[in-house]
This record gives sequence, C-alpha cells and structure tokens, in this order.
Amino acid sequence: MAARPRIKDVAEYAGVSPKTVSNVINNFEHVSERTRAAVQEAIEALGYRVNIAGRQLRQGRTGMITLAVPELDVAYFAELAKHVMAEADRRGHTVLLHQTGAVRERELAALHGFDAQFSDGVILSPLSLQPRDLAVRDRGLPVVLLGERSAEGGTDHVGIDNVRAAREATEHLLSRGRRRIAVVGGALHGRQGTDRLRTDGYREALEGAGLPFEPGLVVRVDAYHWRDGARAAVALMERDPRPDALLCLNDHLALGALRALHELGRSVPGELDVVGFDDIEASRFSVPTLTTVAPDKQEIARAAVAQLLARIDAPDTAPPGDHVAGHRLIVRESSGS
Amino acid sequence: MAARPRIKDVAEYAGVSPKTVSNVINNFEHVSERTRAAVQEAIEALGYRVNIAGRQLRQGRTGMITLAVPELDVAYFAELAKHVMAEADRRGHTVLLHQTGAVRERELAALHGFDAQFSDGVILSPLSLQPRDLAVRDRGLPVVLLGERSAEGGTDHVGIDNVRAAREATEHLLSRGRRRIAVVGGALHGRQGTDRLRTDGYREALEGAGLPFEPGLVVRVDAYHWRDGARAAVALMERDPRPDALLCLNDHLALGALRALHELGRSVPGELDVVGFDDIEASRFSVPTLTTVAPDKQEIARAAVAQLLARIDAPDTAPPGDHVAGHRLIVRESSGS
DNA sequence: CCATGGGTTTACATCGATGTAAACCCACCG
DNA sequence: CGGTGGGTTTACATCGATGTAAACCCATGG
Repeated sequence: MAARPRIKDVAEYAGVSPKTVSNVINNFEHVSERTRAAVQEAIEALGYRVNIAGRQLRQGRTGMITLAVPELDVAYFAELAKHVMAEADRRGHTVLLHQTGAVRERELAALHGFDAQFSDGVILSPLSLQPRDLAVRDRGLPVVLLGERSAEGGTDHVGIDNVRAAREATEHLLSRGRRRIAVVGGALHGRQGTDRLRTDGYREALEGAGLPFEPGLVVRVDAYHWRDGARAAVALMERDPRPDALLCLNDHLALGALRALHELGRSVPGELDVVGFDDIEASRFSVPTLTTVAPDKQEIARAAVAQLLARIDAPDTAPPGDHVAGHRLIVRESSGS
Repeated sequence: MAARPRIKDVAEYAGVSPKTVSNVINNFEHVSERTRAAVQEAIEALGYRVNIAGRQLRQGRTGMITLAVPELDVAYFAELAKHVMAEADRRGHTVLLHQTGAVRERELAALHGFDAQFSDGVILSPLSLQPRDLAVRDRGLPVVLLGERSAEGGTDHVGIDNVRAAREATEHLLSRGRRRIAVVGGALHGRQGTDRLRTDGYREALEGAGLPFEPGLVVRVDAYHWRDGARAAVALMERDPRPDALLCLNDHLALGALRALHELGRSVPGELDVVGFDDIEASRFSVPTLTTVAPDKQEIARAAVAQLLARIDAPDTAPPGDHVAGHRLIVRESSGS
C-alpha cells in the first residue's frame, strides 16, 4: 500500500511542475488543453487528492463551515442539519457539526475553539450566548445566527418571525374558544431569545382579543425534551382553574405533554388543545397528531448558508443581513375538530 | 483587531525559541519550570491557540475523527452521535459528523473523500456498503464499523448481538401468546446486514417454539422512518389472517405502525403487540409507550472510540477487535399487560 | 581545572500546496 | 528579421508547527 501521492508525484508523472498541477486543480484559466489533460490523467492514475492541511495552511481556507446547534437529539436541529448539509454540499462546502449542549462555553468554543480553526465560518443556533459574547470575537470568523437576532444587530441572522408565529398560533386557539392558554417553555423576561419572542407574540394575541394576561400561565422548562413537556403538563393540570390549551414552544414539549395528558385521562382535543413548534416528523404520527408551527427549514438552511458564504467571500462588504424565513401553522388533530 | 498570533509571536514575547513554545504546548518533559511558566503566560497574554493546519501538516494528525451515519433524523443515530461526541471529547478528540444518506458512494466518501482528509479515523455505520468496499481502502485510514460485522472480519467492529436480541424480543411476543408475528423492515436474503441478522434471530425463536416460518410475514421497507412503518402496518392489516404482533426493526417504524393501527381502530396491545428496536426517547412517550430492544448506546460509543483511537495509535498491532455491546428488552405498554 | 553527562534550549529542515513574479515560447507586426 | 505582447509554465518563497540533531549549560567527578 503505497503512501498517499503528493502534488509533486503528480507533477513528475505528468512531466510538469507542481505549480502547474496546482493550477489545473484550481481551474486556473491559462493552462493549455494538452497539459490539463495530461495532469488530469496523472491525477486519475495516481489517485491523487489534495491535502487540505497544506492548502489551508497556504490559503487560509478549508471549504468547511461549522453548524453549531444545542442538541442533535432535538429533532428540529437534526432535520435542520440535514438541510444545511445538503445546501452546503450543493455549494461545494462541507459541514462540521458541533453540539453545544446549550452550554455557554461550548457555544463560545464553536466560535473560538478548536472547531473554529478548521472552519471558514460558523452558523450558530445560540441558546445561552449573550449578544456581547459575539462582540468579543477576536478573529474575524464570519458568523450567521439562527433563531434570534443579536441585540446589537451586528451579525447576520436568519430566522422566522417568532412573534408573529406565536401570535397566530395563539389566535388559532382563541378562535376555537380556548381562554386559559398556558405557554410551556415560555419566558417573560431576559434577553430576546426565541422563547421570549414567542411569549411576546402570545401576549399580543391575548391583548388583541381583549383578554387579560396571566403570568402564572407561562411556565419555564429546564430543557426542550419530551420529559420536560410531560412534567409541565402534569404541573399545569393541578392548577385550579385548569388551562384549556397548551402552547408548547417546541414539538418535543408538546408531545411529552400529550403523553402526560393521556395518562391523566384528559382528552385532546376534547378538554384541551395542544400546539407545538417545529413540525418535526414525529408530530405527524403522534396520537393525536400535533398542530404545530412549521418553519420553512429549507429556506432557513438556504439563507443561512448563502449569507455565510457571502460573508466569507467578502467579510466587510455588505451590512449585516437579516433574513426572515417563512412559516405556517399546520392544524392537526390536537387542536382540530 | 490584531491578526491572530503565531507561535513565533509567543516565542518573542516570552523570549524563547518557537520550538520551546511548541515543547510547552505538547507537554515535552524537559522544559524547566521557569520557561514553562513564562511561555504559559505569553500564551495567555496573546491569546494564542495552535493552528491545526500547521500541526496537521507537520505531524499528520488532526485530533479529529469522523462519525459517519446514515441519517441524523433517525433518532437512534442522533442519540448515538451525542454519546460518541461526549466520549471523543473526554479523550481529547473532536468529532466530524458525516451523513451518508445510506448511499453507497457517500459511505465511500466518508472513507476516501473530503472528510477523510481531516480525520485520523472513521467510525462508520454502514447501510449499503459491501464488505469488499472496505478492502479497497488505499490509504491506511483506521475504520471501526458499527452495527454489523464485515464479512471478511478484517475490520474493527462494535455492535450488539442482533440475532440474540431479535430472538429475545420474539420470544417475549411468543410468551404472550402471539403466533402470527410480522417483521417490519426485515430481510430474508442478502448480506449479513443488521436487518438480516435480526430476521435470523426471529426465525430462531420461531423454530425454538416449534412454529412454522412464514416468509410472507417479513416485509421490506424503503427506509426506517415513521411513514414506512405506518405504510407497512396498513398493508399488513389487509392480510387474512392478520398478524397479531409486529416486530419492527427500529423504533421509528414501530411508532409509525402504532399511529397507523390507531387510525385503523386496532387496539395495541389489545389486538396486537408492537415491539421496536433502539429505545429512542420518543418510545417512552408514545401512546401506548413502546416495548423495545435497548442497545447500550454509551457502551457502543465508548468501545467504538476506544477501538478507533487504539487503531490510530498503533495501526497494525492488534488483530481486529469485535466488541459485542450489551442490550436489554424493555417491556412497555405496547406489549404489556 | 578539565572531562563527562544529563537536562534544556535552539537552528534548521520539513510537511504539502499555492501566491508572486519572472522566465519562456511563439505568433504577429513593423 | 528583430521586437512586442500574450498566453503558458516555472522557480522560489511561504503559510505555522514540530522532528532532528546539535549546541549549550551546569553540576559532578577524576
């Protein structure tokens, strides 16, 4: 098993200089057809592939971008990752996936740490990161934020209109006659995270309907998994009076809540409605199927990759972009007739 | 915003040679305490971090390993990825995640292609790859296979005992009086894939109980998602006589089947039992909750990373390892009293 | 007081690819 | 027939870190 061929080997085989091989590889235009063909043949013959480390060292680019998400076993992020990878692939880039676990220092690591070294840029879905953390970026590593705008607005951003989406979902529940709508995973204060924005949208809907806002109906969760949704649902059912609808800020919470309500013998949508966010595949197959806000994941992926690549090519040209992706409310059994 | 500092800058700041800085970074033992401290301080002061491309170029290692799985939105792989990442992290390595989409050429790409360049080794969960594909490996890139043993046995491997696991699951159904057990996602022929092995285990259980094997009860699926399970369940319910249990080769299939059975008005576990494989989180919250074979994902991750790192350190020392990880059958509502 | 030897530090070459700038080659023009 | 200019190819230096081997320094012992 011979050692891996280097550009020099190809050059010798083809009878040209290493630089000419490099020119062929990089599609430099002033290479004669004859030489190009000869080099291509040598590349084939030897099974040559560029050594990325060498290239990166020389030109400072890797052709890789990092996608940093909180957790891959939150289905939304796995599905999003799939789209981002497909899109990056289409545009000749490779995606390095990074899980932050929603831990601040690991989100920072995605920007400054080991992974960042290999990447030409980062698409970050922040959970605990503060806007000012982004400001400290020492290296000019291009970043695109997902989900929420950074307060300073100094960074490219892609996301849906969370306020509007939550308002629409709430209005849907109100139109069905629900009046005591709890928000599972909501946040009343703190920075403009997705949770906060969605809670704001919920409040707007209540106001629009002339209904009072009851802070007690907004419940925090530790994480956004089934178990947290189940726990929240159990707690909420002990309230008096009980809520008649749950607006869950992601599908996992909603699905966990559905299960808990089933155990408690509460019928959905008979006694309560349940709505989620994300439209993960599981939501189309649960019992009952889940009404949910479906963000256009493909659009988000496309826009994020496009923004990032543009930023990589021209770091300081354009002002920070802010792409608002589409979404739609998909009404299913959990809040349907 | 100054350019990123290089090892040379640190050296100058600390008043030593670049090589000494390198020695400190790499914990070379013969460095005096004084120098070490001075260098550390310089590193802090300048915010220096090694440039991986330079290091890789020089020493041929990146400290990264690739985990190549079919699809991240199959929850089992997402959960597994989480464990692998945690384990790699613990051992000072970073994971590059690669989705193959179960396409042969993309599985090959994980071994030969772009990603491989950056990796010191690959943990591959193959779906369509043939054993001989592995033989062609030109470069000595270390590989650990997940899930199924390569026929030639020339490669390190980690997985559960699929035959036994399927036999146990089937025996469980038999012990509950089920007699017409369908296998959703099974395979009768072809290479020793996970599907084939599990189907074999199912047959063993039937034989052990002195029951006839009915090929028609083994149904293929296009993929291992909810929708495929739902489709298979619908088709199976049109049979006459109908099956009285479904052994689904992963949880997604089983969950999809549960939904379809619900729509058809078939009660689980009243009329039918349903069992899955993988023990993904969703299975603990479905209605009904799902009986499933739970592989010890953490053990799999640990063993795979350990084998791979060992192989990276000493490519040809040990004979190929074959770690059989534990599993257990978790009985829940879908086949419970 | 010099030789010996171990621990410490350094100069230099090197990994592979590519930017720079110069050399080269040939057709065309005066 | 020499000069000009464009396309083509090449020599060389360089990116950042580290292996090699030699230099250096100091303590110990003859």
